[in-house]
Amino acid sequence: MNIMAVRGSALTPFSIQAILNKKEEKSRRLKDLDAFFPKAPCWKILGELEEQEEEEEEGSCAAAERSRRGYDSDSGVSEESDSKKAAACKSERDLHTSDVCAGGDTVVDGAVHEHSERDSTPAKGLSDCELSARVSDAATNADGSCCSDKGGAEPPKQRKKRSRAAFSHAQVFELERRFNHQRYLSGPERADLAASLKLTETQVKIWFQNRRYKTKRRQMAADLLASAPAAKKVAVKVLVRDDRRQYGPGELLRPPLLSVQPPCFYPYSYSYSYSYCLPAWTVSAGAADP
DNA sequence: TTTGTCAATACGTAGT
DNA sequence: ACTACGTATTGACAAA
Repeated sequence: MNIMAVRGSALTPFSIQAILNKKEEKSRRLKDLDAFFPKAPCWKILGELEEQEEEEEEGSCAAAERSRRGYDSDSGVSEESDSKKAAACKSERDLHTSDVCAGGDTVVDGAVHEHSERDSTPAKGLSDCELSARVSDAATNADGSCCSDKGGAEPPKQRKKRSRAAFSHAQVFELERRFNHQRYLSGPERADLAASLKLTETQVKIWFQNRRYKTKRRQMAADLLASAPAAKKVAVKVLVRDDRRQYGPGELLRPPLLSVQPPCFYPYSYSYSYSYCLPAWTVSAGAADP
């Protein structure tokens, strides 16, 4: 439920209706942004993966988990059902594999095992990292250090290679823009944003999660510097909006114009000082990462 | 039990 | 090679 939408009868930028109204506009804007930021989008690889995926049977564990991990961004299947499927598949798979192989990379793992058994040539249409993952997985399987033993003494915790999606500039731009408005997204908001950005809800969720943590870390570091005994004059970034100063770094934790604003959406009773509904702002001169 | 959070960390990638 | 950054994973915790 969108609290912002509930609180006021007025149409907020993130009310359901507003979201619905803006959905098409967002898609158009995203295309425009991609024109400006022609970084190779991650879904190029995903598309190739999906092509390959179509050759495989639908509803497989691998497909479900791939979807959970963002390889099935255009799928109409809800993430919840997929994650449940994936979880079920995982538990089923865990009967056959060690915990070392559990976790986010299990899809690739599953694919690795299937392909390494079925195929003698590397699968085409895979990114370098996935190919390397397959190669390394094959190697680890060869020496028996992973996924080989059922029960008994497990090898020391060994992480596996994973693929790392690189979000396009347009996607990051939209995520940042949204983050500047809201630091917490409700389920529907997240789903909408994910759909408009062609990401999975999980990716959006994790992005916001990491973004909040990053902001907090930087703020703490800034506070640490500010409270250093040997205070010296340094140039500071000042947040501005509409060409007017709003607040500087020292005021960031309690921006006066926001102090009465509760978190846009936060389902729990946490009260973190940085969970404000920030208005759109930009950083002056050199702005860098907010 | 499920789902979401923070916090820490692992790991891939790009820049130097 | 080293470093910084971004994304993913993991674990503990809380709420529904």
